[in-house]
Amino acid sequence: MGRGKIAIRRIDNATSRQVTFSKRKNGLLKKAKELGILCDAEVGLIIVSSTGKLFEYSSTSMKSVIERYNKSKEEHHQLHNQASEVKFWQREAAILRQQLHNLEENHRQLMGQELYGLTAKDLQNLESQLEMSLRGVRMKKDKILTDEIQELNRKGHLMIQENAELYEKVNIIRQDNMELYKKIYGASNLIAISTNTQNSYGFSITADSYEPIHLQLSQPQRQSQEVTRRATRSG
Amino acid sequence: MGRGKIAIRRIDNATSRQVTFSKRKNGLLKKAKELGILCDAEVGLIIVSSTGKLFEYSSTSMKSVIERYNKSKEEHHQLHNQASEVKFWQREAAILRQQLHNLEENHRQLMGQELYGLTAKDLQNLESQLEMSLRGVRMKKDKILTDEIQELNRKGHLMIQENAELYEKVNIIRQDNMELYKKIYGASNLIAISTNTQNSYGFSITADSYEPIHLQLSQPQRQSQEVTRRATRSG
DNA sequence: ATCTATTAATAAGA
DNA sequence: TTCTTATTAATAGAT
Repeated sequence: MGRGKIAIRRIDNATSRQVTFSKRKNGLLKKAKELGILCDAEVGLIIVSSTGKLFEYSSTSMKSVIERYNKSKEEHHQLHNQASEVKFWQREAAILRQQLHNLEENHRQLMGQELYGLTAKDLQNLESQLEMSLRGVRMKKDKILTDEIQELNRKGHLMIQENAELYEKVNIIRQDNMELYKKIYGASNLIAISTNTQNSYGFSITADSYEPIHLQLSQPQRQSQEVTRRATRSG
Repeated sequence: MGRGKIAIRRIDNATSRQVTFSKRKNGLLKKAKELGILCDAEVGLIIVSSTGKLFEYSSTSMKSVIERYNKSKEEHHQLHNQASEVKFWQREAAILRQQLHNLEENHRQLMGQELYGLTAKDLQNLESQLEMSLRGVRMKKDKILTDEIQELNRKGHLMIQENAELYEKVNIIRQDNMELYKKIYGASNLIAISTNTQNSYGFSITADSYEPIHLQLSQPQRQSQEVTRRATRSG
């Protein structure tokens, strides 16, 4: 009863599941109220969301509904005696253990183990399921890798820009230096000295040109290498 | 949602009230189930009809839902003061529930669902696991199919043999028949009669030759068809 | 119970 | 969460 029909199985998408929970919870509470009113019935409804949030409705009081339930089940008096309380939790543990066991078996089959006793049809279904899972996982993995590559490219471009800006700054300092040398030693010695100057940045600055660092990213996939060469302006 | 709409107030007519109770009770139980399944929620529903009849639904067990309700309402402080055996089993149940939860999560990932939050490395491992599982499942499936084919071939050969033996027997009977006809009618009428004889086995026997049934197995895979033709010996 | 005309619930999309 | 709207589901009334 919506834009399309949905199969009654756990909704995979967490957001959809939450939205559907909210809607259907309200619907269920409403219908529980209506049943109580229309038909003069005693109704108790407890809903615990997957996030542990509790919702409830009771036509009278939850306590009285539960008491009535327990009385009807003739187990109320026993629950408050310790021995049966222990029994209750033992049973609870047994049920959970059984569920765990079942799930483990299922799990092992998904892991390709313990395939004894399965028919060709069962195995066909299992194979289809695994193929579907594999497609999903690969899709997700590809997306992550693609995103990572994009992010690396973005960072790479930023570094190239930063690099370029640093070179401009170096250029300016170099010009300043040249001016200072000119003032101290005069124009005659200028060329010989500046040609061999090593600056504190660890790369040499020559009079007419210098090589920028070649930026190259290490990337998980083949990728067009980003190499920038900036023409050096003479001082 | 019916032929007309009704006000949400106690239905006066007792029969209508009973009928509506029955219908809506089913609807409510169904929707409670759906909510539990669709949204992974814990649901407990108790309905007591005006005649005192009890109906219930719980996604896990009513006791556990009520326990959870009570715990959530913090009306069960006293229960925590009880003997340590109860505490032990409660812890046991909690641990099992946690294990179940973990396994469920793992299981869903193996099913290719809920891959959010996994790294490329995680997904790579998952993919390898699924590939391995798939190989195992396919191997097992192929073995089953191969075995089935072998078994069918074996049966087929047995049938071919049996067929051959039956033809031999038929041949012998046919020869006996010919002898009898010869004794009764003399050699002059022999050819004309035996040419058109229909025996009780449902296939005709002619004087000089007859066609054996062509044995052909229906098999799950394409397979060289086993067809046997035996040269018929003249009587 | 079963059948349908009608209303109600709700899935999907903003 | 809340609104809208196209569709499906529930069910009121009748048989």
